[in-house]
Amino acid sequence: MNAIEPAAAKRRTWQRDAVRDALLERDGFVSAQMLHSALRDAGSTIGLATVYRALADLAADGAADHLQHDGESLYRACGSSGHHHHLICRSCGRAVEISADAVEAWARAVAAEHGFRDAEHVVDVFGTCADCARAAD
Amino acid sequence: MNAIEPAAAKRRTWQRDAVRDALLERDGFVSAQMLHSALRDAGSTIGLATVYRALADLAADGAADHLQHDGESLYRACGSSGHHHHLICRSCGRAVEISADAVEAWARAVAAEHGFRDAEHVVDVFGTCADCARAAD
DNA sequence: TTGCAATTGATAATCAATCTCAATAGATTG
DNA sequence: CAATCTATTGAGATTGATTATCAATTGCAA
Repeated sequence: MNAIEPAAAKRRTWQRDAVRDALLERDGFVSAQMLHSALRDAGSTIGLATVYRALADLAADGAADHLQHDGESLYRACGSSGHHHHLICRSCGRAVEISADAVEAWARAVAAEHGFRDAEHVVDVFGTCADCARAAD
Repeated sequence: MNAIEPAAAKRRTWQRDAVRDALLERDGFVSAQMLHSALRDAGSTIGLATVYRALADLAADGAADHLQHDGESLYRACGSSGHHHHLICRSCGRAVEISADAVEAWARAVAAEHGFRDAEHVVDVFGTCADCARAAD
């Protein structure tokens, strides 16, 4: 009856579960390719396209964070469900969730000041974490 | 004598000038591909690889801003030379340069707090500018 | 169990970006 | 001005990530 929302009947498959689980096992951002080869190495026969689809769905459902760096999309299981940002190690991919109300307010204010609507913001900090910095010396 | 800095003797070519000029003519972010086809349409015989190289050089010299969105690199002639961020219209690409010392300080503090070194940050706000919002109604 | 549409996955296609390398053309020197 | 040296160019090949295709598979509801 509802032509606008076709109910989006999502089916549960072991593939989707595998992707979600694999994502939960890590505490840093990973690319679809990395996740795919990790799953393959673990014996799974899951296809690459399926990993891409599953990750896109998780991100759309808010169950995963998504960001782009250096030409590739990175995903991470989303811990705190609210809006937040990340401090990411450029070497090992480990990420720390950070929230900053001040930044949110600033972004909103700047957009409003210039007459922009529906503002979204991209705020991420990349650096080298203490462990990786030590390892590099 | 300086083995670290080989003087980087940059030559001046009409191609580099063309890219710089084309970039200056716009007031929003453009991709290398867009700039290349615009130049071609205007009669230039410049090659795509050259546009990529010129843009990378401009960005490295601080003469252009660079950001990534939706899998492609976007460039813009840089007005103010210092570090700053952008408020970008997702519809027409127009960009407003914004600077916020508070955000810089916050990013530095967050990185330091978690033991991260060499922090860089990505801070951009996307929205729909007043003109585009009006046009969409 | 049956039927059907959502899902999968191997592979082809796409798209941005980079690399290769021979030809070209700034800059410098005589 | 001419010769020389080498950075730069550009057409096309290549890489790498992501998406599209489509026949075979498989949840799931009746």
